[in-house]
Amino acid sequence: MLNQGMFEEQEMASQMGFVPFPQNLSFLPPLGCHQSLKAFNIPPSLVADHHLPSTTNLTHETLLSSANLKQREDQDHIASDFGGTQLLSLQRSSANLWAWGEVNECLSNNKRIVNDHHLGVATMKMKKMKARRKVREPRFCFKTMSEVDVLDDGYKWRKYGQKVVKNTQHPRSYYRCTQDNCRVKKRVERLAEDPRMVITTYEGRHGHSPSQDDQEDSQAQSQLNNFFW
DNA sequence: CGCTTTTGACCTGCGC
DNA sequence: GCGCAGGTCAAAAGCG
Repeated sequence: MLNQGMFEEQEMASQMGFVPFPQNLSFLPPLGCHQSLKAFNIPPSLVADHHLPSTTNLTHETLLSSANLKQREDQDHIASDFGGTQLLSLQRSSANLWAWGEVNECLSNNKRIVNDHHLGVATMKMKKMKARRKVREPRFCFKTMSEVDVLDDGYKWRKYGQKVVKNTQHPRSYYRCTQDNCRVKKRVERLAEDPRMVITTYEGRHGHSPSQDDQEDSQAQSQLNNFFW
C-alpha cells in the first residue's frame, strides 16, 4: 500500500514524465528487460527495434529507458531514486522531439498527460540546456548488472572508438552495427558509482533482422518472451 | 587475407 | 575566441 507521501511523489513523477518502477523487483523474470518494458507500456517498436539483450545470465537490477539521453549527466539523473522509488524514465528532451513524441503518444494512450505546466525539476533542468542543432537519432538506454561489457543482443557490432570519460575510471566504448546501410550505434560504459553495472545506450533503429548466426538464439528468446507476455 | 580492435588525432558542440 | 569534453576517424596492430 502506498502512503500519502509516496502517492504524491509518484503522482509528481508521473507528471514529470516518469513511470514509477516497482520497488520490489523480484517479480522480474530472467528476461527482465522485455517484460518490464511491456509492464510499463513502452512502445513495442522501441523494444523490438533495438532487440534488447537477453539477460538470462545476468542479475537484472534496474532498468532504464529513455527516448533520448543526451549526456551521462542525464543518465545519472535518471538513475537516481525518486522518493525511494526506482524510476523508469521517459524524460523529454528538446534535442529530439519526434523521438519523445513516440513515447508521449504511448503515455497519452494510458491517460497519462504530460503537461508543460507540470514540468518537474528534472525537466526544468533540461530546459536550461540549449537544444543541440543536430537532430539525433532516438536513443534507448538501460542498465544491467553484468561482468561482461558487451551484451549479446543478436546484432553484429564493430567497435569504432573508445574514450575515457571524465570522472570515470572505466572507458566508454563506441560500436556501430556492421550491417550495410545500418546506422545504428551503441555505447557501452560502466557506472562510475557501481562498476558492476553496465550502461548500454542504443542510438537509431535497425532496418533489418538480427544477424543470421544468432537467429536461433533470437527465436528461443522470442519463445520465452511469448511465455511471459 | 579479411575482419576486428586499438588508439592517437581530429572534429564538433558548448560554456565561459 | 578559447578551452574542454564527447564523439568519430583512420592507420596500424592483432587475430582466426
